[in-house]
Amino acid sequence: MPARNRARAETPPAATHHRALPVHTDPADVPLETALLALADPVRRTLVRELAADEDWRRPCGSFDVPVTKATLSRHFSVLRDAGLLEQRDVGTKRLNRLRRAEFDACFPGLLDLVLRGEAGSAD
Amino acid sequence: MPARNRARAETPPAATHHRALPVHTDPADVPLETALLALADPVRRTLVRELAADEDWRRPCGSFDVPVTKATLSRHFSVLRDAGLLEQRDVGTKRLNRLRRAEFDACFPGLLDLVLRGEAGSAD
DNA sequence: ACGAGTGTTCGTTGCTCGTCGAACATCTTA
DNA sequence: TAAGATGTTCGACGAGCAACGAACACTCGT
Repeated sequence: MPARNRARAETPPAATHHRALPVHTDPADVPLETALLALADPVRRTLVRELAADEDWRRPCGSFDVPVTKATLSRHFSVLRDAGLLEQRDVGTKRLNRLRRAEFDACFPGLLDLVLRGEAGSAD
Repeated sequence: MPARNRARAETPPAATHHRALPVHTDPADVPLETALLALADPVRRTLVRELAADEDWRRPCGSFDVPVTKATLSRHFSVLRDAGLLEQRDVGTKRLNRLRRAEFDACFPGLLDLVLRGEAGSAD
C-alpha cells in the first residue's frame, strides 16, 4: 500500500496505484480473424463508436450506453483488448479507456473506418 | 422444358438450362455485421482468396481446396452469397462462381483488400 | 432410360460465444 | 475501519454456427 504518488506528466490523467492491469495485445500481433470477430458483435461496435466519438481517457468502463450487465461488459472489453482495439488505464477506482485508432488502422486499414462510418452496406 | 437455347453472348460461358438459381443479395443491402461474419470464417476466406486469384466464372463449386464436405461447402457458398460477395451461374451440371469484387468494394471499401492481403495484423 | 457427376437440403451433433447472477478484489471516502 | 463504488472472475445456461452423412434434385453423357 505504499505507492509513490509522483504524478507522472503523461497524456492520461496519470494512473494512481496499481491494480493487476490487463494485457494489451499489440494490433500487429492480432490475426485478421480475431479483429473481424471482435468487430462482428453489435455491442462491441457500439463501444468502439462511443469511444471514437469522445476524447481519449475520458470514459470509464461503466459509462457506456449498452444493454448488458457489468459482467458482460467486462468480457466485451477483454475481447476488444485482445483484438488490439482498446487500451486501458487505472485511475482511482475507475478504469479509463482509449481507442487505439492509429495503431489499429495501421494494421487493418479501412476496417475501423467501416465500423465508424455506419451500419448499412450503402454506408454513410 | 421448352427453354430458348438462344446462346446469349455474355461474359460467362452462357448458362444452359435453368435450375432453381440461388438468391443473390446485393452488397448494398448487406448489413456490416453480415459482411464481417461472412469473412470471419477461415474456410470462407480461403474461398474468397482462391476466387480472387483466378478469373471470373472459371471455378465450379467443387474445385476449391478446402477441408470440408460438399454439404458444408454448399453452406459456405450460401453465406457468401447472402453477404453480397459471390455471384453464381449454372452451366451444364456445374455451378460457376465469380467474386463480386468491385460491387462489394464499393460498399465496404478496404474490407476485401484486407482479406486478400494476408492473415497477420502486420499485413502483407 | 440409365448411370455418373455435381450441388443442395435435411436432421443431428458438438463447440463456441454472449449473457447473466453471485462472489470477489481494489480503491476512495466517510 | 467500515461502507460505497467500480470492475473482474466464476460457473451455468441458451442460442447460433460449423460440420457431417444421407437422401434428394438436376444435367450430361452413353
